[in-house]
Amino acid sequence: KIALMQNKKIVVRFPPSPTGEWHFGNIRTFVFNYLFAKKNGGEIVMRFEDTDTARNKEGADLLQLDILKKLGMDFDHGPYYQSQRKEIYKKELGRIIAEGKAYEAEENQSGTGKVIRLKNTERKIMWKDLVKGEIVIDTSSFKDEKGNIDFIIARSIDDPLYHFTVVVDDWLMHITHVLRGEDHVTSTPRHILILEALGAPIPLYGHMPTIIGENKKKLGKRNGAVPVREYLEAGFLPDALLNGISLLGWNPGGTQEVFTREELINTFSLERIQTHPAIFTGQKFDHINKEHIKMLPKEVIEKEIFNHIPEKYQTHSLSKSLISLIVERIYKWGDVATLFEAGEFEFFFSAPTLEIEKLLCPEHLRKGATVELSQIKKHLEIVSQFLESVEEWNTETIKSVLWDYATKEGRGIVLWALRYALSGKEKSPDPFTIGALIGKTETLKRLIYASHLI
RNA sequence: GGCCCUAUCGUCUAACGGUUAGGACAUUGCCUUCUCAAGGCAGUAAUCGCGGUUCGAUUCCGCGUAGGGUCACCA
Repeated sequence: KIALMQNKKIVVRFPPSPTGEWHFGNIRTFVFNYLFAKKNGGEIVMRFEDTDTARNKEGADLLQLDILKKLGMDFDHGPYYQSQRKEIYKKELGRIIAEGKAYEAEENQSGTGKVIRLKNTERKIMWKDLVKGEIVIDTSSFKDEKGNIDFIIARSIDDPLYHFTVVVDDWLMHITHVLRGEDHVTSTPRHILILEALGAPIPLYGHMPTIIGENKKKLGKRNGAVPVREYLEAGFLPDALLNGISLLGWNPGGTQEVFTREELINTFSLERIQTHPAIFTGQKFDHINKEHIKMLPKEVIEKEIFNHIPEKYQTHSLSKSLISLIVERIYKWGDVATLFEAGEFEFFFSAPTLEIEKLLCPEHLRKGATVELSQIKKHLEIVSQFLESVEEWNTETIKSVLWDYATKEGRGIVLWALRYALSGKEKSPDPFTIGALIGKTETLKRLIYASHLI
C-alpha cells in the first residue's frame, strides 16, 4: 500500500535455490508473486540463490526455468545468479565492517578462521505483514547457546551467507514486495537489521502459509511433494494448474472456483490469502482441469485428444470418430492413452471374445422376466434381420429400427445382449453408437457370431 | 523446549456479532430411452474444548488443547 501511494513501481522476486524440482509448495509462492505483479502492473525478478555450491544440482536451474515457461509464467529481469555477484556482496560487507556495523569474530566452527557477525542489540522488531498482519519479534530470541545475539552473516569477506545476500539483492534489485513462505517469518527481523546496517530501505513483507502434506508436515522432497512437471506430463493444462494452485490458500470470496488466467490476475489480492496452512491432496485438480478443457475450442480439444491416442490406433480410420466418446471420459490429456492401454476401446478395432452367459443381462435389469439363452439367440437373429434392412447406417437409423422391438421384448434384455455381442464388455458406450462406428458389415458379423455361439 | 503463526464438513473454503453455518471436490442415492461415461436432482458431513464480553457469538478476549513454522558458518 505504501509503495502504491508513493507511486513506485511494484517489483517482486522469485529466488529459488537450484537444488531440485518445483513442487506445489514452492511453485505456489511464485504463482502468488506472479499474480500479484500482473495484477498491479509490477515486474518480476528471477534470481537463483546458489551460494551454497555443495547443494546445487546440475541443471536444476534450467529445469525450473522450463517449468515456469510451460506454465506461462514469465519474468522481467534475470535470471540472476548469486554465485556471479560475489564482488557486490564483498563490497557491501566491507563497507558495513568499515562502518563498524559488523565485525570479524575470532571463533569459527571448524576452528580455522574467522566469521563475520552483525552487531545487534536486544529490542523488538515490528513489521506489518501483508498477509499475517502485525508481527513483533524480539531480537533476543536470536541468542545462540553462548548467549551471543550478534548473528553470523558471512563465513568470511568472500563468503557471505544467505541472510546477507538476499537482503543485498532485494535492495539492489529494488524489490518492493517480498512475498515468501511462512518459513521465513523468523528470519525477517534479521533481514531488517541487515537492511538498517546497510542503510537500505525496508521493503514490504508478506508471508504465506505453508502447504503441508496429508501427514500435516511441510511438503518436501521426502514428503508427498509431487513435482509440477509430472502434472504437466500427465496432460494438465497450464492455466488449470495455475487455477488449482491458486486455490491452495487463496480464494476471491465468491463461489466461483474455475478461473481463467486473466480472471485470476484480476481478482487476486494478498488480503485474501489464507493465514493457516493448507493440506495438498490434489483432489480438485482433475475437476478443474476438465472444466478448463471444456473452455477450449472444439478443434483444439479434438486435436489434443487425437494426438494423445497411442500411435498404433491413430492410423486406424476409426480413431477420429472415437473422439467424442473419449472427451467425456477424461480429465486430462494423459487419460486418453490410459483409456486405450486399459483396453476400453479395443472392441472398436477388433472383434471381442465373448462368454456366452454374459449375453444374459444382470438380474436387476430383467424386471422380473426370466431369460434363457435360447431367447437371446432369437433376439440376436431378429435384431440382425432388422439391421440387414437399414440403408443409411448411423446411430439414429440403427436405433429407430430396433427401438420398438427392444421395447416390446424388454430393453434391458435385448439391448444388453446386443451391446455385449458387439463390445464383449459389461460396461461400454451404447450399442447404437458402437454399431454405427464399426459399420454394418462388422456389426452383422459380430451378431451372427454371437448367436452361433449359443 | 524458546519464539512466531494458526484452528469451520474427509479436502479446499464462504460467512468482516444476528444465516435453517453457504459453495466446490470427493462420497452416497435417484433421474436421465440396457450398462458405462457425460448431464440433472437430492442426501450424508463442520464451527477443537472451557470460560468470559455481549440482548446475541463461527466471528471479540483469556486459558487449555491440537497443528504448522523456526531456532545452522543451508537456502
